[in-house]
Parts: sequence; C-alpha cells; structure tokens
Amino acid sequence: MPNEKLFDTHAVLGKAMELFWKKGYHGTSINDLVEATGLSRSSLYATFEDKHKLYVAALRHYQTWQKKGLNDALDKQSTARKKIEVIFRAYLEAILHDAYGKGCFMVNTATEMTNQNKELAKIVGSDFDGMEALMFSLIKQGQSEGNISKKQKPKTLARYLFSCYLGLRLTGQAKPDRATLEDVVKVTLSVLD
Amino acid sequence: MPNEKLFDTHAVLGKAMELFWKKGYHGTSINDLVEATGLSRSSLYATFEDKHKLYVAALRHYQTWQKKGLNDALDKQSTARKKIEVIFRAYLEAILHDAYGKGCFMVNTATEMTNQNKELAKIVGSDFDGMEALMFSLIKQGQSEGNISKKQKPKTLARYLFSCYLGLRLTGQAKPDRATLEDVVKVTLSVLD
DNA sequence: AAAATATCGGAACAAATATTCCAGTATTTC
DNA sequence: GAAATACTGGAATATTTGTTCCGATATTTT
Repeated sequence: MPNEKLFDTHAVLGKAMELFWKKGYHGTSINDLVEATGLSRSSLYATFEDKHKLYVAALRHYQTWQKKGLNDALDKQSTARKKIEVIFRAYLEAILHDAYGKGCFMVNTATEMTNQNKELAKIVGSDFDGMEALMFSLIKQGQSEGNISKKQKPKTLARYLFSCYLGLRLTGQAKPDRATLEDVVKVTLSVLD
Repeated sequence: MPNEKLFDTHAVLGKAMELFWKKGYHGTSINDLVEATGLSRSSLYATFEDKHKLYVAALRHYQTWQKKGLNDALDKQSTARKKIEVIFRAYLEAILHDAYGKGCFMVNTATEMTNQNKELAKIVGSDFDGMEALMFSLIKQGQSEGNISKKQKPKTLARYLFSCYLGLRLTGQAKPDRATLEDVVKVTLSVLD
C-alpha cells in the first residue's frame, strides 16, 4: 500500500469549518482554505472534491460536534425543565466565549445560502426541525413531570422556544453582553412557569 | 447645464437593495447589479463610487424604507400595547409575502458582514439599538397605561422582545408557515399580560 | 532493495471578479 | 444654432476566483 494520509482529515475539517463559519461561503476563498489548513489545493480537491462539497462537509462537522456537546450537557440534567434551561444557558456561555463574533454556523448558512441552494436548505431545515423536536419532547415530558405549565400546547411552546433560541443566537452576535442575554433567557423561560 | 440624470437614483437603489438582500454582499457581482438595474458599469461607479458604498447605500435605503413603513403602521394604533403587537404582526405578514425567502436585510448583513466590516457593524448596531429603544419606550408607556404587566423592568422586557423579534425574522426565513409564526407571536406577547 | 501506488505540492488555466477609461451622446445655455 | 458639459455605454485591465494537471514524494509490499 502507498502512503498513508499525511494529514488529519478531521482536523482539516475543523479548520475549514472555522473559516466558513467566520467568513461565510462566498467570503471564503480556496486560497484562504489552503492557508488555514496547510494543505495544497490538489489535496483539498482530492479529499473533498470541490468547494461546495467541502462546505457541506464542514457544516455537517459542525452539526455533529454541536449535537454531541449538547447531548453531553443534557445527560447531566435530571428533569426536562432543567434540560431546557441548559440548552439556553449553554448557548449563552458559548456566545460570550466566541472571540470572533462568528455567531451560529447554521444560522449563518440559513441567511446566506438557503434561498439559493436546496441541498444546504435541506441540511439547515432538518437541523432546525431536530432542535424543535427535541424541545417538543422535553416540553411534553416537563408538563407531565409538573415543572412546565400546561397553559400552552407542547407544539406551540416548542415553536416559541425554538424561535427564541434562534433569536438568542442573533442577539448574541449583535450584542454579546451578559446582562442582555441573561435578561432574554430569564424572560423567555418564564413562559414555562 | 448638461444632461439631466436619465435614470431614477431612487429606483436604482431599490433594485440594488433587492439584489443584495436576496444574494448577500459577496454573492452579488457587479454584473448582477448592471443587469438588474439596467445601468452600465461606469454609471454605477460614477454614482455610487464602488461596490461597498453601493451596499451601504442600499442598506440605508432599506432602513429608511422599513422605518417609514413601520411608523405609518404604528400611527394608526391607539395604545402602546397595540403598537407592540403591530410590530410583530406586520413582520409576520411581511415574511409570508416574501416570495424569495430573502429574510431581513439587516439580519442578513449582521450574519454575513458585521464581524468583518466595522462600518456595517455600526449601521446594523444602531438599527438594532433603535428598535430596542422603540420597544423600551412602548413598554414603559404600556406599563403606565396599564396594558402591560409590571412584573419585569422595561429594559428587561425590551431586550427580550427585541430578541424575540430577531428570532421571528429567522424563523420566518427557515419556516415561512403561518401557523408556526402565529404560535410564536402569541406566546411571545403573552409575557406582556 | 526495488517496484508499486496513492498522495502531495505548486505551477498552470480559464472564467469571473471589481474597477477604470475613453469616445460618444444628448441637453442646456449663450 | 453652436459650444459647453455632465453623463452614458461598452471595451479594456489587472486581480482573484475555482479548478485541473503533472512531476515529485514517501511508504508499503514483494
């Protein structure tokens, strides 16, 4: 057998993710990617085929990475109510540690690409649907556990919470200020009482 | 005096706005702009200097246009509470009539450009601040009119409402579905009770 | 040790990019 | 009606874009 891969595909994908995340699809050139990853053009193309496929791979990388982080955090919580709170609190902390104001890669993709590219629209759509579905099941569970008000239907609350979640992501990019974000989360969750 | 301008600057700005709004800064080429506006390259550059300045002009055009539309709608309302409701309802309707899924030009600029370009960050920031300030004053007024709960401080509520407003804009782009958006607005505003 | 082979790096390419330039045009003022 | 003038259109330019190609590299198997 010939040469093994001399680079770590996983790490390269991480670098590409970071760049696309920070500068967007059209704002990132192959040259940027070559510089950031340390790979040559040909290696990038041999591994990922073209720019669009690399973007998709980077976005998927982001998705699984985020999902894993979230699940780890949720597993530590006992009640559904607490899990919902952690979803918001975890993102709040993430925002405040985002040095470059990159925001959320999924949201960035949604605003830049989804009205132009169906494949990306599908990925973003299913990610968003998955998040709303998670909230739906947590709300149902919380309502039967007695920690969440039954004034609204679970579906209604899930749609609301998810929309607020997206709002938090944008607010965090526009105004990464703890006091502001804490206020937002506090009032958002007060609906569950 | 020589030739008068043969084109309507205002209309050209409208076309440019539409394009940047739909395809973003990096996704829109000068060629696209030439085609859409019907002007030639040189006329575009003579009038707007360069792509970046044209984008800024288009964004400002959007801002004043939106502001005017909103103010007209608000003037028809008697109470502050109703004005707040109209802010949300008007945007809900706007989303459902947005054929191209363009979303909100300010939000798009926020996610694509603000972490790369300070001038645009300033424009978006002041627009967002203005919106939050409007909500703040409406909330204060509503609380003294007795239509809005005094459980939360006006500042807190304003931050919350504005974040929800951004969330609605994103949700609307990702899922332009009336039932979903109605649910979101309903629960969002229930906090005011 | 040598052949085999998949990967690598950088040069090369065509297309698209933002921007500039200049000759022509049309209207206003004298 | 003629000169002046500001604007217009399209060709031209230099740069950057995404992508391809090929000789060189390095390691595994024989």
